[in-house]
Order: sequence, then structure tokens, then C-alpha cells
Amino acid sequence: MITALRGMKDILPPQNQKFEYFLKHTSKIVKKYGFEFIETPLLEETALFKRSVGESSDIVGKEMYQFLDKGGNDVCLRPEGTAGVVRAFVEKKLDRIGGINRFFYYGPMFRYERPQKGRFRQFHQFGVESFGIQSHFEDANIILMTKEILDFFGINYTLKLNSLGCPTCMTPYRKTLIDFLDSVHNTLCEDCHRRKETNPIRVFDCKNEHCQTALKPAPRLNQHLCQSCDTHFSALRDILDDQKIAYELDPNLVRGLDYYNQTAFEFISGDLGAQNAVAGGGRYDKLVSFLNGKETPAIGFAIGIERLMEMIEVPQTSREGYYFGALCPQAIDTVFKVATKQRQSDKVTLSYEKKSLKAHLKAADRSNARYCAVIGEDELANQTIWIKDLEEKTEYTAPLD
RNA sequence: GUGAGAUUAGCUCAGCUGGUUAGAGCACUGGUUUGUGGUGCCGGGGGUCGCGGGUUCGAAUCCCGUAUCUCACCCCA
Repeated sequence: MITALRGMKDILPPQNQKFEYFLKHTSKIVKKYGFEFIETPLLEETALFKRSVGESSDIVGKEMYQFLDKGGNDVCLRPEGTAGVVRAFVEKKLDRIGGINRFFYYGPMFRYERPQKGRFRQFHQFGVESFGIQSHFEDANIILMTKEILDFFGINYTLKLNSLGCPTCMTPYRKTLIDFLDSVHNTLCEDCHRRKETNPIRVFDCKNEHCQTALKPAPRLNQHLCQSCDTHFSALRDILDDQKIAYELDPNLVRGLDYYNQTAFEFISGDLGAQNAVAGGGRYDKLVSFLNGKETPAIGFAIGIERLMEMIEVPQTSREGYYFGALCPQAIDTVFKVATKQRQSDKVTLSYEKKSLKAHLKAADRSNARYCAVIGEDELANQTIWIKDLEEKTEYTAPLD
């Protein structure tokens, strides 16, 4: 038997209903905020992700599905959605046109990781990207929108918020932090030594007690924000406070992708196990120019669809449409004709086999049809059809027409 | 990449210290005094016991390897 590759899942009933339900309502919500659908390729040049997500990130460093195609191009299955959208944005010269562009997308992403609860090698994200607005109002808007989506599906979550600063404040801070880490080098664990090289702020997440103790006097990012980042961040918090949005300031919240700056946020849920981030995003004002576009402020987020689906309950669908069946072989042709006609206006399930009335009723019940309509010898003789309303439990005979 | 647990029917699982034709519940399917579902009763189909080696007279059961799943580290949506 050939099985799906490790960490790759099929989406079959009843999960498929959740998927469609999620997509339908989430698309509807983001459209209210002015976002338009965009589709970008699953396969992109490897250089795109190296330059956007960053070579120091785990995603690019060790999780990419990377290979040479038959033309010898170095390509990757996309590990995330933002890079492709920004590439398209620049390629179509929307940066030159200027103005505001808002896009949403959804689809599979690929990361070669060890599968775990809420973590797959092929998984789906729903994301949005907003280009052209530097204002903290857009940050607030994006957060409000994410909240609206999660609230719609009745998800329990905590919103974590942080500001990652900008090159002006982050570069010197990074140096200050690394200097500090060097000063306590011997007390830090191996993981922290590695973090110091790749993503120094990560050391604050270390679970090792010795490290935590050693890090107590470490310089914190939130005390080193420059004037403009600090203003931006506090203005955003004022809006959230005003809107009565609960959030936790988490100075250790770091987006693992290199392109983020200033506002970073994450919606986490306790119902998801270790992979508890259900949605995350932030501002990336430099990315467009990194990809050779004209500098354009931008902010976006992505939702992990599988993670969200873990927590979604699809409202029960009521009985709908007709089930048609024949009680004797001679009636099958007639049933087929009647059912085909009915299908012009209603959902119709059709049995191609002669079965007992009991069997048909059972099948109709299972198919969640509202009406069970059958034709037997009597009906055939009288040119009628017997119909039972499975909800009202009433039955009647109608003429065939 | 590291660690722990798991793998027996479509699903959830039982199968004691190795011993004859591997079981249950649910699901599926058929029947049940004449053509009545979701809720009775009886029957039926369906398993190379993840895969490959080994120990043994004999392995679902013990040993080794391997794959996959699950959870955690790590990382992130």
C-alpha cells in the first residue's frame, strides 16, 4: 500500500466540512476589511525565501523542501506565504503605483519538520498582507480583524504583543545583548550559545533555570526602543485598550522570520499542546525593499488552519434535499428520470439499486436528506411516487410528472 | 536532528507468564408476519496481528532492525 508522505494529511469528511466552513467565514470577514484574494505559486526560487525569511531562521536553514528542477533551477516549496505575495507585489510593480494594497491568501505551506500535534510537513495557512500603510491604526485593524475571526469561531485565546523595534534601535540593542551574553557565557547552556548566534532574543525563552537566573540582569528590548518605535507601539496599545482588547505584553515574543520589525503579535491557545500559536504576524516595513521594490510599509498575519480546525465546531447542518430509491428493478429507470429532474432545483441523493423500503429509509437517513422518495410496483402502476418527510415524519403519495 | 510511548477487523480496543480455527463493541450488510429510518432481535462479510529478520517444536505474544503514528525538545501557523 502506498501511503501519504510523513507529516502530510488528506482532508476527508468530516474534516472537509470544517475546512470549507473556516474558509467561507474567514474570507467573508477579511473582505469586510478590504482584503482581496491573491494566489501565488507554491514553488518559488530558493533565493526568495533566503532573502525574505532569512538564512539564519530555522525555516530556511533546515526545514525547506528544496531541490533542483529539470531546468537546473534552485527551487523551494513555499514554507510560508508572505514572501510569495511580496514577490508578486514587487514583480507587478504595485510598489511603483503606490497607494494601498490589501491581499489575502490561503493554501498549503511546506516545512520539513518532525511532525507533532498541530505541526505537519504540509499544512495550510490563511494569511493577509497589507501594503502601503505605516500607521499604527493598520496594526490595530489587523489585530482587530484576527480577533474577529477567532471570536467568530468561538476560540479561546490569549493575545501576545511585542515590538521588535527597527534597525535604528534593534541593531545597537542586539549588540548590547550579545555583549551581555558573552559576559555570562559560561553559565549559559548549549542551546543558548546557539541562540546567541542565530536569534539572541530567543535566549529569554530558555527553560533552563541557570540560564534564567543568569539572564535576570540582561538588557531588555522594550527598554531600548527608539523614540519612533516607542511612540508607534504605545499608540497601538492605546487603541487596543480603547477597544477593550485584552493582550499580554511579551518582551520575549520573537517572530522567527527575519523580516519582521516593530509590531509583532501572536494569538495562542491553551487547547493546542506545545504548538500553541494559532495565528501570528507583524509588521515588515523593510521586506519590499529587500526584494528590490520601492520601500513600502507592510503588515500581515497568518492563521494555522489545521490548528484552528482543532478547535472549530461546525454547526450541525439540517436535513436537506431528496433521497430517491426503487423498491423493484422495473422502477429504477423511472426513479433515475425523476431524480435527475428534481436535481435541477434540489440536492438529490440517488440509489441505483433495488432495496427494501427499510433499507432505503435507512440510507436516506444517513445521507441527511429531508425527504425519502421511493417508487415500487404500486407506484409504478399508478404513476405516483411515495414521499416521506424524515423530519416531520409525515408521508404522502404524489403523482409523477 | 534528539527523546519517550504506540502499531491487532473500516473505527475504538482486548488478547495473562509464547501453545490448536485471533476476539468484543461500534460501523457496514442481509433478514426479522405483508413496503416504514435515526432506537428491538438474529445472521453475514471483513484481519498476511505495520514491515523485515532472529530465538523456538511452536511467535500477535520474546529479541534486533526498520517504517509510520502520537507526544515532547527544538521551532513555528
